[in-house]
Amino acid sequence: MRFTKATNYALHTMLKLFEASPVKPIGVQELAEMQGVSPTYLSKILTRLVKAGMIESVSGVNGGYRLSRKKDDITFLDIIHAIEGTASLFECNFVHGDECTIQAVMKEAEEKMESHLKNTKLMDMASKANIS
Amino acid sequence: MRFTKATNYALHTMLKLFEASPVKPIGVQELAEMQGVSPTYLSKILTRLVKAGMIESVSGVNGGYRLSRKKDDITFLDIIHAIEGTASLFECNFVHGDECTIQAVMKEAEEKMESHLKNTKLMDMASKANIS
DNA sequence: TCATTCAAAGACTTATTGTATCTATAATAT
DNA sequence: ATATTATAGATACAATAAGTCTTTGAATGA
Repeated sequence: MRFTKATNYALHTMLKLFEASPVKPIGVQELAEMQGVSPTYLSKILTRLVKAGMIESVSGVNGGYRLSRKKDDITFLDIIHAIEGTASLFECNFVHGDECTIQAVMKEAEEKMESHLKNTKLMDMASKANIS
Repeated sequence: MRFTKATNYALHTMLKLFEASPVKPIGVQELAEMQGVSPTYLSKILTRLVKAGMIESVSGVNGGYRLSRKKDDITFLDIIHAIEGTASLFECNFVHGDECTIQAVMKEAEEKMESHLKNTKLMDMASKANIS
């Protein structure tokens, strides 16, 4: 159980986009090269962020990606959920009489983590950011 | 990124062992049947718990598994680490100038979850347990 | 001692997911 | 129109999850 590399790419890309001009988009080529991954693969990841409404894409010459308007509210959890999905990290398959107490504990633990990720915004990173 | 089923098996087995007699071991057959999984597979999982020092195995007739002495100190995190390993959930591969601020946030989040899992002991479950 | 009962260990499947790449298509600015 | 760029789909490969089968070896009871 580990976060996927795609999440790493997504987080770093978002941070880069946050620091960049809110007007002129950045091409996926540049974003991909920066992280040592193929443009088409990164594009596929970023498309999920587009669908989640966090960024928007611009086709054609001088196209690329830029943050959407609500940039100051984007949290780590938003990004992670867009890439990894929102399913629970732990799922008890057994049929217990009532609720599974083990699952309850696991869920609480997960919520602690999510709470921290929800309280940390992209904006909080921007000052001390260091992507290169 | 999800916890494996093996972790689910391990947690439920541990809870069952906690509730059982501290003297007479329970055979893997019974433990496996209870959870609808093959004995050899469950055995493989339990061997990791043995090596982690949480339970002990008894060979031969009337053998099986039982909790080790320090049963009251066993935490959820102990069990999970024995099965899933102790590696960080998030690893930034890039070569940043200094520390990766994104990874720092992820690590903090992970620690919140682990903290909760470390503070919850098997013992805390026993009263309200419900495994069948 | 000998057969039986049990866990341990390793080799081996099979399915699923992660991690990509390549090609073709659609959109856009010049 | 044409060059440039994102999108989508097909495909490939690797790693991990999930589990079975078989052999080995230890303990016990008769």
